[in-house]
Amino acid sequence: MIDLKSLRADPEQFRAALGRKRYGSEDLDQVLAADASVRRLKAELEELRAARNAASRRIPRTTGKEKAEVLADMKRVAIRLKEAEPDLRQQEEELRLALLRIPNPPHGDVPDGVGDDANVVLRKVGEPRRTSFDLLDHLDLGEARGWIDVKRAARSSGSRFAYLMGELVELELALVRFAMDRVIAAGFKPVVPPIVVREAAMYGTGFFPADRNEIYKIEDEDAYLVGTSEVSLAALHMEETLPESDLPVRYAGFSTCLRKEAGTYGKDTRGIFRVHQFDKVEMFSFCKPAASHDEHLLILEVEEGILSSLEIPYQVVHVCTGDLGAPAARKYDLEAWMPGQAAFREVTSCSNCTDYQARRLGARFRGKDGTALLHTLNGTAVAIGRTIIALIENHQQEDRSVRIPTDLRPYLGGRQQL
RNA sequence: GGAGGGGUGGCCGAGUGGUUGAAGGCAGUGGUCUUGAAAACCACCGUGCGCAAGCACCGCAGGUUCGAAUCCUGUCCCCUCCGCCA
Repeated sequence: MIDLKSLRADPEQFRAALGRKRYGSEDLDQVLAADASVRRLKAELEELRAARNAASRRIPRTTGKEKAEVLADMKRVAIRLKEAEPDLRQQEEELRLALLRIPNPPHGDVPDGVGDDANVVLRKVGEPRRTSFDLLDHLDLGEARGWIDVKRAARSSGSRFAYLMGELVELELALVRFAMDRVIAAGFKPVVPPIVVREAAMYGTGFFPADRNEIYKIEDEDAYLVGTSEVSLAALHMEETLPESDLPVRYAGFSTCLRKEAGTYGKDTRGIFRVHQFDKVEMFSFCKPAASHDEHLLILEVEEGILSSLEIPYQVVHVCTGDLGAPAARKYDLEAWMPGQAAFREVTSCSNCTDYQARRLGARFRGKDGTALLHTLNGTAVAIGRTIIALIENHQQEDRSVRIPTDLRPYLGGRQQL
């Protein structure tokens, strides 16, 4: 959520910034109008309440005629309050809903653009391998090795599901443990969070209302399945005020992620690149506002370290305004080279959400000069499906075995290949 | 799932429908005293909105009333017992 006071002070700045995010200004206009009318009505009601409070203090000490008069006056005040309060509630609700729709303005240095084609490559690390034989893509290789079964998954569960089997499961567990060790070393506390959350957590993180169509809901309950543990990690400190001395607070969540992938029909349909269910180790930080950019770079560094250790060629991308999503002010993606697609594709991502989620969540810290909103950041340590694709495509050998990168071998009992 | 009990400030804990934003204690901050510390004593000590006056907040949301922490309804959470269960 954006800061209403700042919006009021300088609406044009917000209009321009959100325009860069390809966001129209109708909601801004609605917020400004609703805000003005809420403030007007609120002033009137607060005056009435002040009069009532004053009378309330007097009533017990008055008697007879005077008391009757005050009671009659207050009766009228009560009637006016009773008729106006629902109006105020409704106006405040309209204001709140409009405010919740407004995305976080992008940071000034974020490249302009509509879609991911406008993202800016900051650097490339590693070289795609040249081979004397043809590389199979992850699905052909996975099926040949008995590692991936999407056909039976379609029968049991629908499209965009997969059975991961055999050594690929060992690889998943190794990747999880490997990534966990890395993030623990960077100061993140491991967490296995709930993957079911209330609606409030979805609103708090900014997934609602913007991405509601992406989220699975449990029927007849206030219960939603997270598309990333970011949601439950962020919600860990909702409505809390953390002591400044605890900051930064860093968590690494390991969880299954569930996404409806609505509106992606026909896109990335092959294999396990885009599926409804995958496991992920996710970093999440709560920090002081002044520290959030450094924290962002730290998360990026951890992500790059992991991909480097896995010996996967990648590029770092500065995500453009149109591709940021609602909560992020700045975002970097890591795109791994995927020989099967002959393209760099997103495997991890890290965002600085500034105070946008914190304001919605009510996540603050207490410093010397009182309380203030925290900044929140998130980043992928390892997203299993896509990392597996990158690993088995980049490291496959002519005999269809897969070389295990050195740094990962300790997590696979010292094996050098699968 | 069934039957009970309970949610008050950082913590513990009072609270009769009316100067209660809320007694008291602990913790914390500042001070007096002390060579220093402890103890003792004094003062301060919740959050949000607002320039301010002020308004709101006793899990949350409604309701009754001139007036609600206090009465009513719903809801969330916690505890105990029974059932079920990895």
